[in-house]
Amino acid sequence: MTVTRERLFWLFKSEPSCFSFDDLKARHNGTEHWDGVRNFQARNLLRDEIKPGDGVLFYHSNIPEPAIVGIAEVVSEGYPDWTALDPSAEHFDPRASRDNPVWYMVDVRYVRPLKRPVTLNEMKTHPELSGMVLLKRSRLSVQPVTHHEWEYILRLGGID
DNA sequence: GCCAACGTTGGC
DNA sequence: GCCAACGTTGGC
Repeated sequence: MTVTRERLFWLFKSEPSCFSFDDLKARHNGTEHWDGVRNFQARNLLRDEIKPGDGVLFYHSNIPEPAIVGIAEVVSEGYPDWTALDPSAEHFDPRASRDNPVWYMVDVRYVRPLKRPVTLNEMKTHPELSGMVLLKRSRLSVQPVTHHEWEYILRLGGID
C-alpha cells in the first residue's frame, strides 16, 4: 500500500543568466535536474521533504526586477547531485563521494508561465505574503511556500 | 558595483 | 563549542 501525503509547495530561485524558466521549457520534456544547491538547509529539503507532484514557483533572482515567472512541478525524489563529484564542474565539492554524496537534487518539469510575473516589489506590498520565506530569509535558494501563498501568487499572476 | 545579510570555516 | 574572519548571495 502506498502512503501519500498532501501536495506541498516550494519556491526555487535561479539567476536567469544561468538557468531561466525558458531554459527549463526548452529542455527535453521540459524536465531538468535542479543541481548545484550547496546550502545545507536547502539540501535537507531536496533530500527529505520535496516529493514528486509538489508545486514549484520559479523565481528569477539577481536581475533588475526579481520576480516569480512561472510554475514547475517536482517529478522525482531527491537523489545525489553528481555534479559535486565532478572536479571539472562548477559546483564540485571535494567532500562529496559516491558513499557520501553530501548534496542532493530533484528533477523539475516546466508547467506554465504566469500570465504576468509577480515581482518581489509587488509581493512586499501584500500583507498576505508578509510571512514568505522569500521576504524574511531571502538567501535560501530552495524554500517552502504555504498553500495559501501559492494560491495567492497564482491569482496575482493571472492564473485561477 | 556596492554592500548588508548571513552561512560556513577554522583557530583557539 | 565559541566566534571572528571570510565568502557568497542577491537586492539595489
